Amino acid sequence: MVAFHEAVGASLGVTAVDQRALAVIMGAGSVSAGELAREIGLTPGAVTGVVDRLVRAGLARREPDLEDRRRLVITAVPGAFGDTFAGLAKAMAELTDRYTPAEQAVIADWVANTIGVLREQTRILTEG
Amino acid sequence: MVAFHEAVGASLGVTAVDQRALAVIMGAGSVSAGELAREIGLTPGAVTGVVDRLVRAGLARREPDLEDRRRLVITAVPGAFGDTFAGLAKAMAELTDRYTPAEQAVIADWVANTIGVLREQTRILTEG
DNA sequence: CAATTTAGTTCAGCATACTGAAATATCCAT
DNA sequence: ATGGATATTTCAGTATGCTGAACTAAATTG
Repeated sequence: MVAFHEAVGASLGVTAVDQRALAVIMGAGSVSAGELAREIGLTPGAVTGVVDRLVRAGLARREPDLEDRRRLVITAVPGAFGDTFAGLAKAMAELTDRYTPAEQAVIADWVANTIGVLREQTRILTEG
Repeated sequence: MVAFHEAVGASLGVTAVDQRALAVIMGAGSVSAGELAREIGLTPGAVTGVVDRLVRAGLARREPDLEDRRRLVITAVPGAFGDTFAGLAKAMAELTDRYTPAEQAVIADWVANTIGVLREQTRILTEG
């Protein structure tokens, strides 16, 4: 999985950090540069570069915030992520089809729990 | 998962590439520096740095090859990996226990297949 | 046993991305 | 209105890790 992400990054010209930033953006719908900086643990200066690379790769958009014109609204470009991961999505869909609905439910449950475990363990490593 | 690996790397002072190298070493049992270079796609010069960092982190050992004294035998330090991932291993074991043996079989099958899909997609991205 | 090949390290040069600080623009409180 | 706070960018300095080439040591070939 890590190797796959590195390959994606290399082919798009974005770093691992950039991809995590994109995940944050997609998870939140949209974020400001400052929020993104706090979320991924970088300085505001570095976030400019992160967003630059995501925009250059066609994965994100930088738009002015109409309510607070100091801010940016950073959003993911709909579909761009899907295009990049189209091969993976297709292969995974085919894989999913091989399982019964009951089995799919078990797998989905396990995946959700595993994500929780990884989040928690990451937190422990990072903070403690 | 990518975030977790980055956190592990940061706490041990090794890069993502180093961790992939360690996976190669553990998978093969032991490798020479040249084999490692080919496997992870780096020049021999860069591999010296990779192995330096893994050794410094206590994750790998560099030993002379008794049969060909130009070569190195690079091995993983037994247990070092386990120690680092002990928290994750424990949490994942607890998670696994929540499922019946039949469910565990389904999950294991899915995980194995998913690894295959990721390998294949990584190959496509890297080569094609 | 000399010449060539192979394994790994070292080192200079280069590219990349981060930090911290200064600059700019905008908002908000008085 | 005006002064201070906030959001983002820019830029110089720094750190890191890679490549490619030169170097050392050891194996292999003729």
